[in-house]
Amino acid sequence: MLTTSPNSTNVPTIAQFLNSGTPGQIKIGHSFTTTSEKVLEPHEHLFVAGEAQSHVYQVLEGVLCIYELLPDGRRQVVTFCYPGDLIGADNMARLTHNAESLCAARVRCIPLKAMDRLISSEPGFSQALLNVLSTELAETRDQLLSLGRKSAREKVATFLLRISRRNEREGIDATQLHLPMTRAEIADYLGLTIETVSRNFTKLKVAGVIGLPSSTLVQVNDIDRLELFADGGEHQ
Amino acid sequence: MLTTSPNSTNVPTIAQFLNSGTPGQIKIGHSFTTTSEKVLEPHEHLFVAGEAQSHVYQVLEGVLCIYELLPDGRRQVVTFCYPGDLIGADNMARLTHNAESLCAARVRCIPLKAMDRLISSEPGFSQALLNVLSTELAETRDQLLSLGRKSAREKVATFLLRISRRNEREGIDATQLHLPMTRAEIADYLGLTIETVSRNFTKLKVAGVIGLPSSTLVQVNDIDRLELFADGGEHQ
DNA sequence: CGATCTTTTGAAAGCTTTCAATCCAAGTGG
DNA sequence: CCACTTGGATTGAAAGCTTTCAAAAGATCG
Repeated sequence: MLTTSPNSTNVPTIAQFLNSGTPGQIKIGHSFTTTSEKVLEPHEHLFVAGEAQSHVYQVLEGVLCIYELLPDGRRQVVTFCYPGDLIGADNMARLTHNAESLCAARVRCIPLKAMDRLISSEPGFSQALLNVLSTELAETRDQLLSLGRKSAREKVATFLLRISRRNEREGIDATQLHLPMTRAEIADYLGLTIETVSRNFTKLKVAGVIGLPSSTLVQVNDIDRLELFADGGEHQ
Repeated sequence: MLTTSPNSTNVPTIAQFLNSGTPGQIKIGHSFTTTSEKVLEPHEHLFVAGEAQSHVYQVLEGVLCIYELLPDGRRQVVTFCYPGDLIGADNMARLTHNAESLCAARVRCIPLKAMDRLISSEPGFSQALLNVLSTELAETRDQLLSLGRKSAREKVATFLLRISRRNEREGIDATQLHLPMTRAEIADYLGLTIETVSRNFTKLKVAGVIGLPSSTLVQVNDIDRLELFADGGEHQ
């Protein structure tokens, strides 16, 4: 699997395994395991730091964020999780991470025992998991570059670009970006304050790169220039 | 494996698999695969962004860094790799990442085909790999918190604390920290400039938390206060 | 339509960077 | 053995970008 790209077709994806039974079931070997679903209100926690891990979750609907806290309350959003994404596949992190829904959401709860059985009895499942973790690691490292070396405007542009590309992958219009998160959540993701995030949305709007029909809807007018802004090619 | 902690003993570690044969060999099933070694000069590249991936590497001696670049040359060091660490186990990242030795180093080169065979024929190998990636992901997310939400002094304190803890795990004196990297490399890791890194080493020294016998040797005088500094408990 | 929460905008403060100079350690050659 | 060179580290002062503090503008909901 190490030789295959994430989009390669000869290794099944996690989704294919998890959707191998009828809805609410996972086929493991020749038997089926029933999985439960959990409905989350907006801003409800799926788990908080320090809890023993009982399940791995798959987002079915809505968007969640994973975040870390400092003792004094400063917060860093580590990633946003969209439908299809797996939460908790990285078993190590449970001591320090929290998971919270941004909006009404629904997740499938997969008991750890089922994960273990999938790993040991479904050939290819652990490869699929390795692919998931590899991709997450690469994206997280990319975010390190944003947080460590980019200006506020570059961070915001990079953030929008990432959403646009996700849309593209999902076959959704890559120029109409719906933001399910507040400015505060974007700020905590980008290592900025609410005000700086807002100011830089405005800057991109004034520059004509984006439009802001509403605060949660971004219209990308010029994706090439947005890319320039994202890594500093366009100065101001 | 998802239920086991990284230190659990019922899942072999990657190292145990890779050292299963005589030196220079890896036992895969009932056969052996010969692995080569590569010696690196200080500041020699193991690979650069865009190269096709041919091997996974295991650090045997010395320290390397993985880094990413922006088009204008700004650099973000993503991680430092010490003996025992695996480089390239995350197959996705090879397009954007570079690996460079900080000092004279030696790595074992494991062909991707051997990795694939290990994954498919050695039960537990992919679990061990999942553990490695999980740990890396957790550490990288922790670094996100540093880069996004910590002040320069907190970043430097966190950095030193991390090295101290690594020493502890390795059974080395946790109060004598040898830094194999320059201030520039630390700066690129922490998202700061050389000068800011230097100033904050000095601040910690003046505060009595550390001593600096030389620029590459840190004496930790008070690890509890260093921890306070690391997450903002001690203001100044 | 008032109440509340989020977003936006403004001005001053603060922290890190930038620019510059000095210091220091190590290696070289006279 | 010591002056000289060189690259890294440290320190200083000014500039710059983001934050903080504050207020106004919008949006949502009963």
